[in-house]
Amino acid sequence: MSESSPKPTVFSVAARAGVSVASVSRVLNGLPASPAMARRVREAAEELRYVPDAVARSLKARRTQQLSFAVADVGNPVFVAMMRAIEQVTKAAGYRLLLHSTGSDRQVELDLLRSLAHGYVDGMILCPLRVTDDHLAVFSETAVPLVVVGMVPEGVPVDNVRADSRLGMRLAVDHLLSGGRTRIGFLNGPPDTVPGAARREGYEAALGRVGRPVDPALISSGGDFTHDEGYRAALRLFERRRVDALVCANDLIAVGAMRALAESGARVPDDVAVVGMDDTDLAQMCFPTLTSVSLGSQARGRMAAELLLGRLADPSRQPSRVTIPPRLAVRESSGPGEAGTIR
Amino acid sequence: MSESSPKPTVFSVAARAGVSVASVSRVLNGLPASPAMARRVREAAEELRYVPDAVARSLKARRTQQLSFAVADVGNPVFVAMMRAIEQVTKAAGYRLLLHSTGSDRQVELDLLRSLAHGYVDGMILCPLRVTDDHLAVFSETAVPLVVVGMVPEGVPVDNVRADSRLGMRLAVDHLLSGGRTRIGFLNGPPDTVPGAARREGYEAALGRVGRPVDPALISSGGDFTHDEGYRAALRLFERRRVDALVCANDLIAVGAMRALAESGARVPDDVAVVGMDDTDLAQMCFPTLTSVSLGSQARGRMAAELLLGRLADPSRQPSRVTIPPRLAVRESSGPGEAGTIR
DNA sequence: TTGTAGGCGTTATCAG
DNA sequence: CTGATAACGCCTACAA
Repeated sequence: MSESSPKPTVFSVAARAGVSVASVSRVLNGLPASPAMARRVREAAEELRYVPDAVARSLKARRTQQLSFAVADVGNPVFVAMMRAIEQVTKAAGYRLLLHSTGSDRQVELDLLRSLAHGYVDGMILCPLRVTDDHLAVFSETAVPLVVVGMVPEGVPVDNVRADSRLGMRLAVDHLLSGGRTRIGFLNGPPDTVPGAARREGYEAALGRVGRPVDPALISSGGDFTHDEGYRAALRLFERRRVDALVCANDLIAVGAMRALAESGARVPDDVAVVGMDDTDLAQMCFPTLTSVSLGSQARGRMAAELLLGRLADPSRQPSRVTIPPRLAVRESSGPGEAGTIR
Repeated sequence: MSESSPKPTVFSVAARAGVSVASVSRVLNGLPASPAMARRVREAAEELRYVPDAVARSLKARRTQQLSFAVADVGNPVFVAMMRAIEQVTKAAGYRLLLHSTGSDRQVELDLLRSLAHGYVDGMILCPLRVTDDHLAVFSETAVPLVVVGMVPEGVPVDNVRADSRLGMRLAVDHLLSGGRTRIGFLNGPPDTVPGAARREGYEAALGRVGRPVDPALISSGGDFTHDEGYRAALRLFERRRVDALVCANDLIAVGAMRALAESGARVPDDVAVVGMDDTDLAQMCFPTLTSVSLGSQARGRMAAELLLGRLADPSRQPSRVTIPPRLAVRESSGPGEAGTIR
């Protein structure tokens, strides 16, 4: 390749400009200096194509200007939406963003949290699908500020952003009830996850609130929050019960369920209304378009990033907990006559 | 909070163990040492909960163990698929992954490439949607190894992974022709992008190859590779021509087109066959399921990561160029009687 | 205003 | 096998 002259440093610039390294640093960082000095330094830096080394600067400053975002599955649309928001906010604040995929593996998450002690980032946003006691223990002794997105038990001193999926389920169920639906099935993801548990509780509470009994046979849980699992969970449910509505733990499951419905000859929304959750792009792209409860993925991402930046600015601040309210987006899949319905 | 004793360093460990910092470093890095020494050091490190500092190590080693992936839009399913693969490969090799979103802005991309001189990563994978002369100039003088995913002109000395979207379009067109379709419309994204231009060429070449004339009125370009633009591009096309098939520049456009078809009363695939490109998850989730040309997003991501790691291991190696072959995934949207069609 | 010198935490070289 | 010491590239008291 080309003859590579050694990478320029403050020393080479200083030598070239005939000044001290201190002056180089000062000029380049905008500290007071005589115009003549400033000019000479700038010229020398220009000629040498000097660029300050980020690692050395980090070592000195004890800050990396890096944050990380750790998530179970990089491909999940909800996380993608959050990531976009986080990327925007952190970039605007001058931070680089690292991405970690944990596969929702408990040990991987714990190791990742502990690895923060290496100091390669200034803070982290974590989205755990399951929160064990080990997690809680580690949360309170992380080496750098941590923001947890998702449910965390009371009293755990960590910045926390959460969705209200219980209320979200209630919005969905109430919407279906007010549309005259009476046999409302529930397609869940893994019930042993934090969101899985919360959504099931929300479903049961929503029915209980209006005095309806909960029929366990109307609930079908899948092994994952995916399209295929939704499809299968729906088929299992149909073997047990006839339904006139389905609430689903997320949009992927809902779309899988709509396929199962189509194959079994049921029309959506005429025979069965369907409501998803997360309000991903998919909801607007599927057919019929999917009524879905937005849990504010973008807002949660933005808020998580802002909390993290806030704590970086003031490390002694009390941990805050923010809940993003859900919002129902009514579309074609949940029957006619509702506000916002298309055609 | 808790009284924070100063962060332990090799010095504190050395003091506690009653040995020199050199010995601490050696033991902790697995270099030869007497068993007694090793034990004392490990105990001291354990007691102090010593963890080596990644930044200091980077400064010394002149490597950050970080790579970055820069992409126009973090939300694009194709990039998400690539990212997953990249994340896997690089993590397995002991690297952390940074994520940059360029918004496909030329200046942002160029600035990002130049910022590599700060040395905050050891290498970068870039997916530019448009490649200008400025890009080419910068490509050959980046401060760290670069892998470009996408078309790059001949002779540019940079590691390069590309899809063959020309051949991909041919697979799509041939498939439709062999299904007896004769009026094949083409819904493109922005024609001034690298993939946009390549797909248009591929469409025209595929028709030309079998002696069919290209009717410009059968081509409709959108302002973006999105669902909404696909929908609109389809409506514009329908105003001009009747078609019995549509090839689309990606899956999002294809799904948008299917909506337009549904609204205009056309049945898929009976009246109009539809083929998408990229073979994203969406293709299996939409209704009817979408025949799509896989451009090997995952494979491209994996290959890009491997090329980068390879160059990191041997910086003097000749730049390689790898083309990932396309593959047609036949599903419901492209008509009956084809291999792989469901039901 | 400018220069000298020390240190951020680590690894590696060189004697002992 | 082990210990003292010099970098890595930068910033910043402190001194001049």
